[in-house]
Amino acid sequence: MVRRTRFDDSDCPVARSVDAIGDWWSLLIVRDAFDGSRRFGEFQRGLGVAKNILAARLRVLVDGGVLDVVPASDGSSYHEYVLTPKGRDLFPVIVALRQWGEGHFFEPGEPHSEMVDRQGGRPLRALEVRSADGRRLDPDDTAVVKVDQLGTPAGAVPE
Amino acid sequence: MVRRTRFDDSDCPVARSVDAIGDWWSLLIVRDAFDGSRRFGEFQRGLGVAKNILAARLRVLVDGGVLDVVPASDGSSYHEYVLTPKGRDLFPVIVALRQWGEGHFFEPGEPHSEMVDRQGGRPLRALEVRSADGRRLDPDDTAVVKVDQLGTPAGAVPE
DNA sequence: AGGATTGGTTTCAACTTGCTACCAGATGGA
DNA sequence: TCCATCTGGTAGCAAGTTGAAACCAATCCT
Repeated sequence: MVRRTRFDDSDCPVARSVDAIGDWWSLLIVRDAFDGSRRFGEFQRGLGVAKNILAARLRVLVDGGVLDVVPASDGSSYHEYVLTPKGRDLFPVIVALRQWGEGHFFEPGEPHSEMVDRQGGRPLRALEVRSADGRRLDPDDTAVVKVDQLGTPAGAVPE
Repeated sequence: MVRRTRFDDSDCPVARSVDAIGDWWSLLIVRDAFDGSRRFGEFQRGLGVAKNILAARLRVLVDGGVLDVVPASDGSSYHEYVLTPKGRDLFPVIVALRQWGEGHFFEPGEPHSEMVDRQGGRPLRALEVRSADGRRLDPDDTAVVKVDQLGTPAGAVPE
């Protein structure tokens, strides 16, 4: 086998997510979808991606239940790609990547795009990982366990 | 040019993040690093990745400032890979992907790994995107603007 | 009707991926 | 000390993927 490795049967949800998205283009397509892009041409212009690549990625995202194909909203006989609820659930992923990038890849004053609260226009609060009872958690405060059947953790797992 | 497209000069932090991580293997390496892997062999066994691929990805992550090479903690003359502060800042990204995967890719009762609060062992609270003043935000409550110089948004941007 | 726009597919060369084999240095046991 | 093993890689190669450009069909505009 020389095909790119798949992770769709992994026990780890991170691996399955990564596998379902497919590649980075797909994530940028989702980013643009959150930002209002709906038409093939909009995605193509926004991303500068070759059309064959875009067509393939859109197909993967539609097959994966992230995007849905719906009749165009302008009355034409074309169609549009809109996020499904599953796709909209990627919102924290996009926000997390955005905040990481803002924090580490731009010089002070360097132009960049920023996500803001529509009501007031202020930047978002940084994402916080919290326990069920609301304490802020650092990586060291967490562990990964294997859940075998009915929600009863079976102990630490090397993943 | 037939080389894989780079995004490292994009205005969008999401694109730069995506570019810096490199590929999915890299993100799974980071996941394992959060989970305690430090040695080449640990990553290799944990991921089942070919050694040349792993070596290349580790190099990218080290060059990108996500991992650091340090002397082995067991006194041997080997070395270990540990997350830098920048790498640790990827924690919300991993958590976001994990929660998305948990929510959409496992049947009820299907075995999977789960991240829990070390103190008490309960699953984490779902990540929440919030405004600066603490309101929960949906995708529709946000907009992406272009910041040109000194923190003054210049209006909505098609990205 | 004629031209432009939309939304793709096809082709093909270059590049990347991943398996296997190989290798060099460090370690450990007899 | 000598040899086997472990660790951490590199080299070579086949197959798969990527992406630029060309092409194409259906739709829309006038």
